[in-house]
Amino acid sequence: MELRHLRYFRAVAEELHFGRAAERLHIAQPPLSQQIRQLEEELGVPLLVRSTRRVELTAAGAAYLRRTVEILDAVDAAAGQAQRVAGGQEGTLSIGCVGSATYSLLPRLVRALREELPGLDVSVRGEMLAPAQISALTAGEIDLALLRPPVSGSELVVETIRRDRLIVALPEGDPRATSDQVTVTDLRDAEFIAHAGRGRSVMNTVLTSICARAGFVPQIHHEVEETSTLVTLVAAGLGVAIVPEATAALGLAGVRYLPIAPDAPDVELAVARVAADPSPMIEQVLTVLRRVADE
Amino acid sequence: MELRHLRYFRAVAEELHFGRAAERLHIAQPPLSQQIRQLEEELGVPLLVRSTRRVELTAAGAAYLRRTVEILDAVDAAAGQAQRVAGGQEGTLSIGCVGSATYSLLPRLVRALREELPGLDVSVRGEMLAPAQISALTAGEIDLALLRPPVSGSELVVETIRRDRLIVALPEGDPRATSDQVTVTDLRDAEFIAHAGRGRSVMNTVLTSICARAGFVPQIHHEVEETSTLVTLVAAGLGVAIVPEATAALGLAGVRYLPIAPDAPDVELAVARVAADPSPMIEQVLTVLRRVADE
DNA sequence: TAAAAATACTCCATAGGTATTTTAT
DNA sequence: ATAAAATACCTATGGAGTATTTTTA
Repeated sequence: MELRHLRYFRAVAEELHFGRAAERLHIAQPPLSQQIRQLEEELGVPLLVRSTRRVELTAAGAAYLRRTVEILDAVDAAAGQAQRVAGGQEGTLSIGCVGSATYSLLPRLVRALREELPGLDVSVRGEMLAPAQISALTAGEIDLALLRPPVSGSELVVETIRRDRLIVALPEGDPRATSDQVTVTDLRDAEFIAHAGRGRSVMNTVLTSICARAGFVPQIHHEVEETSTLVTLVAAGLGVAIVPEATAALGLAGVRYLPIAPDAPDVELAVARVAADPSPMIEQVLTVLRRVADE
Repeated sequence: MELRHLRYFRAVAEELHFGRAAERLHIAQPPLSQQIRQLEEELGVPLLVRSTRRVELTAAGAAYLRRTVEILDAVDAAAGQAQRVAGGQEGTLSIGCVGSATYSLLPRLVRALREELPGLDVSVRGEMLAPAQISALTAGEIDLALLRPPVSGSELVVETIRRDRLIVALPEGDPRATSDQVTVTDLRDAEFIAHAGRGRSVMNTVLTSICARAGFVPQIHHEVEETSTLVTLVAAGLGVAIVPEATAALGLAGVRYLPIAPDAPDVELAVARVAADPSPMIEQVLTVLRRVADE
């Protein structure tokens, strides 16, 4: 069976007249009769009752006509959708995001995308560590990764979209929390809460290097996987943490955020994607992302 | 575009390999390449990215594949449905029903059909007068009509399925309501409530002829369109009515039903259908109807 | 008898096959 | 060097056209 059979059947069923249907289809009447007969034979079901004076649908023909119209419409709709996807007016995109941007950049990005690219179906996965995002990228599970460089792994296109100054998160009871800024040296004897897995989390590596520059090794008392947990532990008074400024969006009771002085260190936030991404939507998403990242 | 293109695209998209897809389709590889190219040209969209070592779907291709699978499934489903409709395992049927059977036979029929013919999608229209049913039948708005003979109009197949004895509906305060039966002569001075439109409602005609046989002309004080209204008026004490026994299913407070003695008159209930009904389901529905009518 | 669908046949467009070339790894 | 897709060309199936017959209201 071919779409031709369905198109022809639709014409005959709607005209209830082989001659007019043939005219509408720009073919002669005999081949139309033949094709309809072929269709009926293949289905094993009479769709039309013909006499020389009248053509009528059988019950099966009426049911088949409904489906036929649906199918022909679906064929057109599929072509339209493919064209829109190819043109970047429609698409699906999955975005991974590192913990510290999950509660500030990510919601703003999603809101902006929903408004500006209504044809886009975004799904997001927050609180992903950089290595997890990189493997998700290569596995095709996500299309864009928001993470902290450096990014190892070839075939990825990485673009820095923002620098986040680092700040200190302190429990409200901490003596250092009375000041309005702290130096790294102030934290020499502090109990740190840090992201887990030295080397796996970029923030963990950054913490070590900042402290090293001030001449000490941070005492890490708790390690966590997620930024939300990290802030919760600080709020609970279990220690202090150095976090990107964006994390302050998680404004838990019991936590004070203080700038680091002088020359506050910072970390980059980058967007990574596979070099050959099939989604034509991605360029438009990147444009929105770059703007939102600057705000 | 033809279904061939969709079938071929599906094979290639699923195999991600032209050679294997061609094998699966039992055709050679070159014509497969050609048909896919044709499809892409017609859509104006590349669906696949080919290299000699790898075939991949574009985003548009992935979207189109989803639709393609849906369409091909819909084509099969449509064929299956047409076959079931032709075989009488599935179908839609609209049944019209005269007022006096609307509250007794019709609900039992619908319940039985739902149980025994689960593939049937019944819709019912109760409280239809015979002439309205006949024109609805010829117009194809209903497939079966439950009405009181005689049925004028050719091309209809009419079959009596039951005789209903006539009974009298009286307001509870009526002096005749104390007895446990009435004669027609008892009603000589009664105020009657009858169905509207002499000639249009068969029950109206029957009332006149019954009274004529007893030697009087009934005094019709109110005329109603619907049986439910008729019984309501009796309940309100506005008069008496002669109704088929089945109407007693409408057991309103304030109404008493009494048999007519001696030789209670009766009326037929018939099912009518157009001679050339396209629905293969109809015979099975009639079988259920005949049984339910006897209960 | 007249309108319309079916049948008979003819033709050619194109789907599909075979042989070969191109290309990317 | 090799696997695989594209290209070139040929064949033949079958879709569509023309002429005619059949059917029924």
